[in-house]
Amino acid sequence: MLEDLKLHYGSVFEEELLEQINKVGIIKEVISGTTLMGIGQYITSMPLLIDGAIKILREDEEGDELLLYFLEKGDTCAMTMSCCAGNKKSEIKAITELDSILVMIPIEKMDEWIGKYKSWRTFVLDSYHHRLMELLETVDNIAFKKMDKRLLKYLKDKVAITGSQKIKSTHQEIAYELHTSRVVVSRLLKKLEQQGIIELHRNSLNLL
DNA sequence: TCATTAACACGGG
DNA sequence: CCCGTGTTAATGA
Repeated sequence: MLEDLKLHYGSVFEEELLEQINKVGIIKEVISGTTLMGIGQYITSMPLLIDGAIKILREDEEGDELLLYFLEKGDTCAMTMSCCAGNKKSEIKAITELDSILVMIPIEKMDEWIGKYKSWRTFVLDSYHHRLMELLETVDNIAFKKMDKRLLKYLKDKVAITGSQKIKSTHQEIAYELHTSRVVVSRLLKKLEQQGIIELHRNSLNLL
């Protein structure tokens, strides 16, 4: 476990902090599609993502979803950090996109380490900034860009996250995450296929 | 003009 | 057959 930590966080944290994480952190392995956090839940510990990917979604009262951004290895959930600070409920939903490995850090350590380790403080602030920037990008996409651009960005993100050209989703699932209807997704995907950007198959598609 | 909803036909597993 | 997919018609923002 210490080796895994060093592999992904060795360049970020000092030796002493890595050992601390190794001591108090709890390794958690989750398969893809697991809901790690729902809206309204209280946060009990802070996750560091060692391997895999997590998607962060916003959800309305009717259960409609909207994809906010993906977390990759080396990332952490900014929402968790702000919630920890004020012991507030979660405002977002987190679902594993791939099989993932997490290290759960008890929230008491958050504060303690911020005072104790410079690298931790930098990491927390950087993560916060990074997530905020991604959120702004998503807002820009929703507010200023057309659905076809959003769809293409979604496909590219997915390919980048999974490391595979093949995307195993139905049109309905994509429509749900982008918060639109399947008709639109089908039509736009068809257009992308005609432009030679993607290949369509049943239950999957390839980005070229 | 473009998204959404409903409805329907096609076809592959 | 069931379900994902492609298309169309009607309606509304």
